[in-house]
Amino acid sequence: MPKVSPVLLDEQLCFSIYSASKKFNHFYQSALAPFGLTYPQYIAMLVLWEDAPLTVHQLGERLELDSGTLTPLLKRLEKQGWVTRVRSRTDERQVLIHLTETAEAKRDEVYSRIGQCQTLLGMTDNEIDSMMTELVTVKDQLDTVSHQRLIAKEVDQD
Amino acid sequence: MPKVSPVLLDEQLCFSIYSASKKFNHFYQSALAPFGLTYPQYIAMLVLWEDAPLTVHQLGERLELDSGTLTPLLKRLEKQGWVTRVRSRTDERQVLIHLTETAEAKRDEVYSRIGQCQTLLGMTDNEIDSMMTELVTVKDQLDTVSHQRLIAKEVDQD
DNA sequence: GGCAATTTAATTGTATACAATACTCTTCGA
DNA sequence: TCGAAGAGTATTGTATACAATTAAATTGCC
Repeated sequence: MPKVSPVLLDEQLCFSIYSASKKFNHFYQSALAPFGLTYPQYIAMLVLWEDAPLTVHQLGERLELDSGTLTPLLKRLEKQGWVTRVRSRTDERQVLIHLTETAEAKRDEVYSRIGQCQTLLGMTDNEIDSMMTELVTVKDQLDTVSHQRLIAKEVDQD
Repeated sequence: MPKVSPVLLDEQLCFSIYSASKKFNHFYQSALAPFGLTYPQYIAMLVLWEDAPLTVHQLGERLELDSGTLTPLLKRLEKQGWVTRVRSRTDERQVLIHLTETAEAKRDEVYSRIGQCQTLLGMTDNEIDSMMTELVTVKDQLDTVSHQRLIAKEVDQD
């Protein structure tokens, strides 16, 4: 083993992001407590408010979640009266997620609550845009290298 | 309800961070597959390589995780031979997490693998520093407003 | 038309997360 | 020193995540 540098937790970008992600979840989850929505349920509702009805697969593409996560999540949203899950007639494999009238009716209340959260965060649109742009770069790079990783293994000894 | 702006998923910083966090987890988890470490197990090992032995509480402070998460995680690390869990003699409430010799021996291999991952990511130290600084600002703000949220509720109508 | 390959959801199994609770041990004040 | 308060860990219950598998439906290809 050649000389290696120590890896310190506090210098890891991954941990910074992991930690920020958890804090955001708690923040929105408690902001949305009056509606009884968890964070993943909330982002599912965001997509549905934009585009319902959607199939489980389409929703999963937007949220980057698979049916293993979404099926139980959507069953909970259904039980709580936000959505309905109906087999498509034209393609019996698909399940269409529709919004209930209750969900439509509560949309603006949730939008308004989120607007308040964004205000509390106190970031300008420019700051948010710039941060999201950087994050996209990182994510793209992660997608790219995830495919190259096996090659990297072969240059293990440098 | 006053006029509200739509909330679009793709404009949410929280989702960008949530998504990036998941990608980082997968990236490191597959990079560390030869060692059999999950991402949370890996960051726990990072802290222990810096500072072992630590109590569950001390480890939790560094990782921002509680005993509900750490106890089972540490039991798995113990079963896989990375750590030992021993009740402190001076304070029977505490459990000290020690590294095994195997863990000490594998440290540099893991450090090296992570070094390769950082190289693959292709970011300069400055880029990483700057991004982490921005993230600290966001996290601090989230910590601050999490305490003020109840007050915010009272200015609901603006 | 008939069947293999593909697509879509659901299921299973493992591993986080975290709130809430329980339990044990320690500390601290009367 | 005795008991209440507090600290540290484990447990319980709920909700994600995701790999891998299953099952049903559709599509393609002959």
